[in-house]
Amino acid sequence: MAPRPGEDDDRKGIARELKRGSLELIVLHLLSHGEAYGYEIVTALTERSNGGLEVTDGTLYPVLYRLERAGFVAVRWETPQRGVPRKYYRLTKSGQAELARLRHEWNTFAGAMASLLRQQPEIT
Amino acid sequence: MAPRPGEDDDRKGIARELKRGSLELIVLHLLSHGEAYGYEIVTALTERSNGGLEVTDGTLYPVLYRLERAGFVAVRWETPQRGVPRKYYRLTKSGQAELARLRHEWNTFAGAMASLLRQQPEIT
DNA sequence: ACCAGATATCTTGTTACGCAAGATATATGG
DNA sequence: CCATATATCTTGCGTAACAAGATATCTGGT
Repeated sequence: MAPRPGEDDDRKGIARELKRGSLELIVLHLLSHGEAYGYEIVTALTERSNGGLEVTDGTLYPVLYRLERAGFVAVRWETPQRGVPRKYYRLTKSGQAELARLRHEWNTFAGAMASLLRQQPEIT
Repeated sequence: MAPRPGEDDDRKGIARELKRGSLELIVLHLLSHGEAYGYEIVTALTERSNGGLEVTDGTLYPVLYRLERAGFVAVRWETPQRGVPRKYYRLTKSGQAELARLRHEWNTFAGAMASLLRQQPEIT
């Protein structure tokens, strides 16, 4: 994928760090409805999250590899008459369980953050 | 600080990764009401977040150092007649600005996650 | 016919950060 | 007098996001 044109790379920000640990949840969620191939996921995330959850292919492919290696997704190659071969991923049974687990962990974490940021920080 | 006794270290989970990038926000938020020292923050987080945002001292001190080095917090040593010397941290002006920025970035990210997880993942 | 660009995958190296583990020092209670 | 609580700091490990580069196929324009 071509790197985004000039746009605003001013802040390398903490967005990169925030994504840590949430990407697997994101990918598993996206696969929970049906199969998809890597490049498709990259473009879908770029378009559908308004830049909030953008991912480069150099980031996504290792994620998919990790998920496959862990048995959470299964793979199918498809080589159409015309076009580049695509590698389709789909959730496995244990992938669905993992999705539920990650979803729960995310909710716990995000809930704790929300709760903390809401209260007046009276440390003492 | 002594490492927690046996308890449940079964899942090293993704909690570690999720904390990435959010710790600075957490600390700046905790300091936004008044000053505090490191050990105090560690125990406060352990008690007040029900394990959701626990942090060890080996994690927190480098965070504080980073924040100090960036000029977001200022430091004051206090050596009471009795007791171990304490290093008190307080927000600076630019620390307040940074807090606002991080808060905004967190809201954007958490919002994008919530939005994504809410929708049916119709990739195509 | 050719070449730029889109489509599609994979790999290597860099960087940053959370954390375990260990070190140090002072006060307190049995 | 010694274990425990309080308080700080440091080193090394593992991991994951990403930039950058490589490769290959198809499409569109001139």
